[in-house]
Amino acid sequence: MDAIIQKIKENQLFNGLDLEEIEKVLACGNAVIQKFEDNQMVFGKDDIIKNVGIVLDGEFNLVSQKFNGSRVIVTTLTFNDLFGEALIFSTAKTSPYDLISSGESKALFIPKNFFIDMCPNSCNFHKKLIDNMLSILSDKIIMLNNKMKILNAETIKSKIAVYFLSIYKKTNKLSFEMPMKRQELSEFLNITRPSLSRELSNMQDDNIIDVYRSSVKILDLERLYELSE
Amino acid sequence: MDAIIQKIKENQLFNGLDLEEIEKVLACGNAVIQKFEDNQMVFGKDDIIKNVGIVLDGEFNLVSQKFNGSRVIVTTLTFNDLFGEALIFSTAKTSPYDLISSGESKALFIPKNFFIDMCPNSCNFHKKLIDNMLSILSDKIIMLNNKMKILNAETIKSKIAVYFLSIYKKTNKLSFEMPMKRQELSEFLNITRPSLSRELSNMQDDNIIDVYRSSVKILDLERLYELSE
DNA sequence: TAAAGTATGTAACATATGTTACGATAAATT
DNA sequence: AATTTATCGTAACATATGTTACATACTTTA
Repeated sequence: MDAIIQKIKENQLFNGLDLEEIEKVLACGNAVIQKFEDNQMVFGKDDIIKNVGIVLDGEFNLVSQKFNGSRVIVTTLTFNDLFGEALIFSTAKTSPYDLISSGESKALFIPKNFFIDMCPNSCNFHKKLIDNMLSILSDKIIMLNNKMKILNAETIKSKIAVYFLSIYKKTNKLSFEMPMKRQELSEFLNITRPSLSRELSNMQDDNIIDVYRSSVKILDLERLYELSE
Repeated sequence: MDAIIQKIKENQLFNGLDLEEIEKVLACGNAVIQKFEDNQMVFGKDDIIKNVGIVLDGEFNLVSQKFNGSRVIVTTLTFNDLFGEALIFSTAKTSPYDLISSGESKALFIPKNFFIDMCPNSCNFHKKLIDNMLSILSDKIIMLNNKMKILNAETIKSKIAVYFLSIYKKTNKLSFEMPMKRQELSEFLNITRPSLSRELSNMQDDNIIDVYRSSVKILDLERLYELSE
């Protein structure tokens, strides 16, 4: 168990908790560790979710079952990723997707009750844990709102502008490296790769940005702001 | 104060709390009521948010200040709407928008601390309140995820399909009334009104749906599912 | 009931973006 | 170093969606 605690101590959920407190959380919360073979189902679409999960080893895919039977991976969860954290507290508690292990994997589950029922000696770390959970959910809302801003943008140019500005605002630097390849970025912006390349070229021709591979340099911040609207 | 409590008792934030308990929340939490004239700023872009707000009277507009100085209303908040609930718990606590009163308005503010610092005699209703807050945030995440599904859809037909299916899943009825006019719906789907009308007509020609004004009847559920993917 | 205003459908046209294909460059593998 | 593989840019073309304009139907107000 000590090895597990070492692994997850950096998780946002345990922010501000020392190793001893994390141990208490797992014990007091009746947390369990579960191993999965390749391609095992953790939970299925429409299952009622009663635990928060934390990925310990391997990978899990959130999978959308298409009507024709084909499957599309919505997200891949890796080490220290949480899952189910929004579903357990929501009024509609069922998952819209399947969660399926990819390769031999391991996850930690903390029952919902632990977050809702305070233990009798309402421990201080319990308070921190819930505080962390509030932060995690709120950060997710902020993130989704930003993502919506991109998807709501009217043109490809403005999607790119919103995206680059979000990096600029975070790093405060006009030159940066993109963390995504073209294909990934185009999927993130919900456009096609050639369309993305075309517009990047156009914006470069207009001296708004300078792009080579993953290196980006914002040349005209003002025009980028204009485009982002 | 009793009048206020009567007004807000139906708010999801006070779910499961009786009138007396709500009164304690407001007292123990140092809640304050604030009146606003027309066009007064509640908080500005980049302000640090330290309270959860509840609209009591009138309206407030969440306003995006464009680079050229023009303003766009992101949302209008009305009676019993919450604001700031995600920002106070998030790691980036600053608002991306201005909140501005529209007409004479009134709002109730509950300081963030109340949600984080348990009172010494960690009251039962305090637990419920936090539980409700977890639900509110989680529901918002679910809602945003659904919205993303629509914005991510590749064609207008699939946006419409996703939207109609979301209503069908909620009501379990093949015939229903849409709560939005064409213009509103087209903005919600991030398309133009004539494009929406055109595709609704096409889908009607294909005998998938039957639409007249706000009345919708799903004729071919299976094809609607196919389109939604 | 008439008149005015609003919501909706439709069509012709313009344009942004997707599609497909291919070559060039960079990265990985042998 | 040579070969293979992945990544990326670009161009010609196809198509979905936006634009604009107008007619029709519904709703509200006088």
